[in-house]
Amino acid sequence: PNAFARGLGFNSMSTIGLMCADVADNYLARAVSYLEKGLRAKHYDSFLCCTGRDWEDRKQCTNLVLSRHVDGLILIGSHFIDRNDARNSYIIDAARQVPVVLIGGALDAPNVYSVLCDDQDGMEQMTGHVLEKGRKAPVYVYSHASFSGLAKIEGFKKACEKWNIPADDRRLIHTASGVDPIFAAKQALEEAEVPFDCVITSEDALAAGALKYAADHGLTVPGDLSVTGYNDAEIARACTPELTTLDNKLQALCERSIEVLMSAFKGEEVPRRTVFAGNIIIRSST
Amino acid sequence: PNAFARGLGFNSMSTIGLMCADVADNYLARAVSYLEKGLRAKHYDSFLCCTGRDWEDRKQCTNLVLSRHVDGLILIGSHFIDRNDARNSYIIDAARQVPVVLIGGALDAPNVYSVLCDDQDGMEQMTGHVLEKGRKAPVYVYSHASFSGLAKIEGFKKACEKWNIPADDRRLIHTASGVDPIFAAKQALEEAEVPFDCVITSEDALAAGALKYAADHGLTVPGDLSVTGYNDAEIARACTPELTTLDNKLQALCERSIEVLMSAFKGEEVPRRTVFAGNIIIRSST
DNA sequence: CTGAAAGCGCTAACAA
DNA sequence: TTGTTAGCGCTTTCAG
Repeated sequence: PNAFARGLGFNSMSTIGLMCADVADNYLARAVSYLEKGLRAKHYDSFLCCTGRDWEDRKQCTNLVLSRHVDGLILIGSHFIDRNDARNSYIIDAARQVPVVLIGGALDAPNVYSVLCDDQDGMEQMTGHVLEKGRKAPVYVYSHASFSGLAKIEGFKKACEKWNIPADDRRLIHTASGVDPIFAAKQALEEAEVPFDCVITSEDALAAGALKYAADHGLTVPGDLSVTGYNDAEIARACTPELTTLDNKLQALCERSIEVLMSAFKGEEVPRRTVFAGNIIIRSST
Repeated sequence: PNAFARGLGFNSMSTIGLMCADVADNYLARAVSYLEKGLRAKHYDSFLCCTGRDWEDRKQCTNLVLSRHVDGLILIGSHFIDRNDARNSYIIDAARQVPVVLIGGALDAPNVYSVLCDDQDGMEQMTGHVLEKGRKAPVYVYSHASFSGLAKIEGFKKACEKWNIPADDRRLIHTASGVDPIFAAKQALEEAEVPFDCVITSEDALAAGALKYAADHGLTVPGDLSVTGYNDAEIARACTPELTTLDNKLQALCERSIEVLMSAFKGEEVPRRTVFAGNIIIRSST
């Protein structure tokens, strides 16, 4: 049976477009892995497209995948959502053709379904966990000011406020992006403009960089410095000490995304937004 | 322009099947990332299929992808090649339909092109590097006895022979597979049947496990114990101390694979086998 | 219950 | 040059 002829007749080849910034990123790769497996179990094939982080490229890739007549689109990672609302119209346009599922980000539009983890709450909990132990001078290290990136910053700020840490934007340290995150985090901490006794990060690899910084300066972790990661990637367990991190339920997000998509195909009523709660995993870096 | 109709007419949708055991594996994910990007630059789309490591699944996935009428197949990772030659016939069959490129493994058959790194030589160099520094009791930790896995074992053995280390199969430590490699390596070393002063591994994550073992037993690295990784993955720089490892030129392999595939499409003469040499990266674990 | 034909949307060959 | 048509291979519908 010729797949193209079937495709032509049905106007479908049972294919889902999987888009992410870069599958070399361990977090995104795990998502792709869960999704591909889950989709295959439902007899859908996966079209992979790594878009990079630029808006222009995201948009162009989306149209390219759409031109292949996929049956649905899964956008992995909140960087697909731009702060500038006008720049999200490519997603809304795409949703006019096929259902679009957003993992990790949220956008309210017809035929767009968001499945995400409450990162603001997660980061607030994480920061609280460290401050509760008596730390007084936290810094927050992040690499991307994406949708979830901003939520995490908010969570960090809220926890600081709660623990009477005076607001100070110098506590928010933005690393260089596009380079090795481990190195970038280390470098950014070298150039910090405020003293600090704990480093909260938006991502495990950045936390690994903070451990390097500590080692270089003869600081013990968690004695002199507390460090926290985020995502519970493999690197969190590879580090010494192993990182306290946040499990943001990636597998659940992915499985849910597939269910949402399948329901959308059937024309069933589907919630626009599904939010999971993260889970702190306490290891030995705090 | 309707992609399916074009596909039907041309009997091609400019699509390449990318197969790997699991894209959550950082090494394979990097390869997928390079390949997807490179293929897109040549106006080919990527069909991703994670097969797992079982023979039955590998075979079934290959046929599934083939049934989608891809224009070519790239099999990433030497585990696609079985020691039992009869079990490789699914690749030979696939190559009757479309060109097949093997990354990391090798198989001599019509329309099958192998692009790989000389892992035997790489591992021999790596082991030699450690023995040269005066270590006397090496162990080799590995998780898969795949095509490249066996080559690496050979390299390890050859180096041992050269440095007059008596052959002893107890030096070859096979970890549990299917579980967290960091934990598996640590566990396997706990149960080692011979004393050792250096740990050579087939993969960076296993080396990370060896570092955990050392930390647990109060051994300093590289003072009491030397440890080496393989692949130069992100985890090699996340570890403390950072791992001496082997860069097996993944990007070059991937770029070459694409060139080979494009040449095969054009009907040009293409070398059956392209072998690159790896490159030791000395860091602070040796 | 079996068999023939229309149509899916595009491309390439051929006719005007 | 521009316009028309056959054919790609399957599915579904309708007629026998």
